[in-house]
Amino acid sequence: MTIRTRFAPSPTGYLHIGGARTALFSWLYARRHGGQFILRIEDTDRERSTDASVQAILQGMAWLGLDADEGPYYQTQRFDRYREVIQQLLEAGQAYYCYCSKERLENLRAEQMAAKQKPRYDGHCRNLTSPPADVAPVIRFRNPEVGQVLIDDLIKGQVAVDNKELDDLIIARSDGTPTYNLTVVVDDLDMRITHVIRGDDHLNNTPRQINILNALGADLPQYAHVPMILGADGKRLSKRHGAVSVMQYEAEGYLPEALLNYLVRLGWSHGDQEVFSRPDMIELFDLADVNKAASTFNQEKLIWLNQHYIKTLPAKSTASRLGSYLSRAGIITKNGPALEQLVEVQKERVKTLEEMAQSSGYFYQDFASYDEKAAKKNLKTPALEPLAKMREKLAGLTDWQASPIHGLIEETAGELELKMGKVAQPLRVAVVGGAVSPPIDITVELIGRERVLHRIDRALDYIKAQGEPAAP
RNA sequence: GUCCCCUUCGUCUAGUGGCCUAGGACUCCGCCCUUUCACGGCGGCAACAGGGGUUCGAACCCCCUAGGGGACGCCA
Repeated sequence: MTIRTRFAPSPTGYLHIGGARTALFSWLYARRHGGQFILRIEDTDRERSTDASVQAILQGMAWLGLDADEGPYYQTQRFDRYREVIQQLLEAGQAYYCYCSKERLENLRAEQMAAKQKPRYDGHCRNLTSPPADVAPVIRFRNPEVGQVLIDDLIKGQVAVDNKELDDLIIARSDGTPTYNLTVVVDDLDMRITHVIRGDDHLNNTPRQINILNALGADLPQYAHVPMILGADGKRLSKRHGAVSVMQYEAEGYLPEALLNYLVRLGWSHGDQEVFSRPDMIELFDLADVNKAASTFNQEKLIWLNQHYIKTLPAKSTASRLGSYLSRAGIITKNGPALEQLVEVQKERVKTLEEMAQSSGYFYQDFASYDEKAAKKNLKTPALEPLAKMREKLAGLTDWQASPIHGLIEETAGELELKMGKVAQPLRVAVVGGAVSPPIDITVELIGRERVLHRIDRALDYIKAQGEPAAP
């Protein structure tokens, strides 16, 4: 039997971290077993579903590289099929019309809560013989009243729920549209889903769904309920925890490799291994190794992984992603080092692509002003001589490359009997405007002779101006 | 409130009765490397929620308590 898994988000918002992790596990399980991964959009709630959300989810999946073998299917396009199944249940006496008003149901709930009971539908319309004529009814599933449902969950193990804890859930609204618990069951059945992998907030729904499946005489899929991801405050992940949208991480300069790696290690592990390439995950992932407990999202570790991937991924691939961050930072890269070279020299000192873009401006255009602290420390009178000397040597250098440039710095330091830092650091501030940059020789090489000489001149002028007494 | 699920360093986790003086990773701290910032290397702090059992022996099995999460909708 071919394994078929699915991801079934409702399009009421972007793809968030929790959904992405669930999708990842589902996708991995299918890939691991040479099965199929199906994407289904659960948009039966017309009020809240939006096309923008659909697009956002698709975009997020694509960015993470979680490709589907089938779909996206849309539940709103399958209403005929749901109606058919509802009719079937109605005819078999496994579903019935309910005419209770919302007010009655609300009151019922309130009473039950007050009596410290679990709010449940009381079966008022279960055996109705003379229905009111002027009320548009909902349709309820006739849930078994006795016995219990046993779930054999691949992650949680055996879970037993008494049928008396369940009530007759609504499967069709008064406008005739089907509800979640019916549509999932029908879709997972029709789409021949073998493994239902979803968040454990659905564990409570599972017994109801199993009862519907049983009423339909269908075989049960395997269930795997993955634990939730919590925010730093231990509460369920939500907007107030900052970036919860997957695409927000892209905007902030994270690599999909890093986010995927971070996500896969949340609730799953393979011994002490921390770094997993996509092929690694596919090869090693198993639901049996998924934790039962919820885990807390930790930005620090994501950052570490992002830095790791920026460091280790081929510069070429990182470069291809960097362009959009640079242009967003207002940097035009036409007259400057190739992006691949830029990545090569910057990759060990930034945590995100965004940061890389932000700290690379001086390679492409002149900076507006010096970093105050750096200038105060390095651009002062004692720097005049080394800078002037460097300018002269650099102007005459035939082989404009890091290694000979490095030689000139050493030479200058030697001639002036100064430490390397006394030459290199003023030079750095002169050419990049601040105290931080890649190694100065490579930096000078990449910025180019013309710009470097011009910036040294500018620094010399700056120092002289500082040295003069203030005008009266 | 009721039902369901969960509980190892601050965080992610290893651990499936003796290999545990509980291992790794992130964070933090110290040292080394160093022309800056980083990278890297070395070292350190830090946990079995509590209580009862079972057993020669328990982080691992059972029970209770506590704490956390989830569900309880004409949302999914």
